[in-house]
Amino acid sequence: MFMFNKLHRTAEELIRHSGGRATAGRIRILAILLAEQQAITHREIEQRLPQTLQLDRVTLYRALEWLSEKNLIHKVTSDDRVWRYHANRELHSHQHAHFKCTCCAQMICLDDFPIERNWPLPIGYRFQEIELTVKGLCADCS
Amino acid sequence: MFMFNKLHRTAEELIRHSGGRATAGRIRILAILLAEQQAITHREIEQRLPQTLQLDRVTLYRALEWLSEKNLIHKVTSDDRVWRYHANRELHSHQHAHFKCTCCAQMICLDDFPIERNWPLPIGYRFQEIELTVKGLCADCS
DNA sequence: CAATAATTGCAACATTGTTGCGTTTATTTA
DNA sequence: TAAATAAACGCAACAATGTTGCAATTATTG
Repeated sequence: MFMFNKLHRTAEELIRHSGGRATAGRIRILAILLAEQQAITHREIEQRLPQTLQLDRVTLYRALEWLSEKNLIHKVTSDDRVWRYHANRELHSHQHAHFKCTCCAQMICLDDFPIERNWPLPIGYRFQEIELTVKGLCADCS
Repeated sequence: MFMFNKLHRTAEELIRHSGGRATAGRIRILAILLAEQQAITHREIEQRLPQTLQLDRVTLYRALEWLSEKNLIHKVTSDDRVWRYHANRELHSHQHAHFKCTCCAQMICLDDFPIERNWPLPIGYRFQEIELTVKGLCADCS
């Protein structure tokens, strides 16, 4: 919880720079994601919201959608059919790999994972982006 | 529809070799997947079933689960939260990449996509498998 | 052909996410 | 600083995908 004021201020600034309304919900959600090392689910974000700021499920979804559009966060696909969200930081490029622990389901970004873009596709096919998830056991589970 | 008898027989044989009951549903489902170039959804399989053999949704899910367990087919994750299924053929290794068209949503297997396994993970992390989906436009859509 | 264990179909439920719409609120501007 | 207004919110209802429990059916075995 220490550091949180700073993240809160950072979050608000980022949101204002994106030209949207700096509502309490958006700020808090972004601050939560900034505080997190790993990509977390809608549900996990909900649980991290303080009692004093409980948001409707729909509002949370819409805020996350908005933050994605503004490129302040990104969404990660997973095999459990649940989106996970993570704050965008300068350091990681838009295209990066993710690691998912098959035991505890935690998900982290592998920022320095080299992603090859010039892979051979069938004739006529056009590359747009790549999604790469490595599965295995995290340090705690292995 | 020509060739279908042959696939049907192949499917039945594969199922018997796996030590399970060769029911009409399982045979037909596997034959459908064998006939298909691309990975298709539960819904698409349902639509390809003949009028004379309509299966319950649940039965279809369970048959697909069983075929996966027996390694006769494999499941592919996608960003639309829908599983897609594809018959396992000798040629493609268990680990291979997939391509998904962002326009028409068709999904194919990229069998000759080189997948590097020795990627650098954080200390203490253990590799199990990799999921790689290339997104872009297929030949028809681009 | 009978026994039996596997498979199926039905109903009900669970989870995740989306849409429509009236109400509230952050921001702008006078 | 108060009014105007567009954006954001909360609620209810819906949609899509998949799962569970259980009784009825069926493929296989002897």
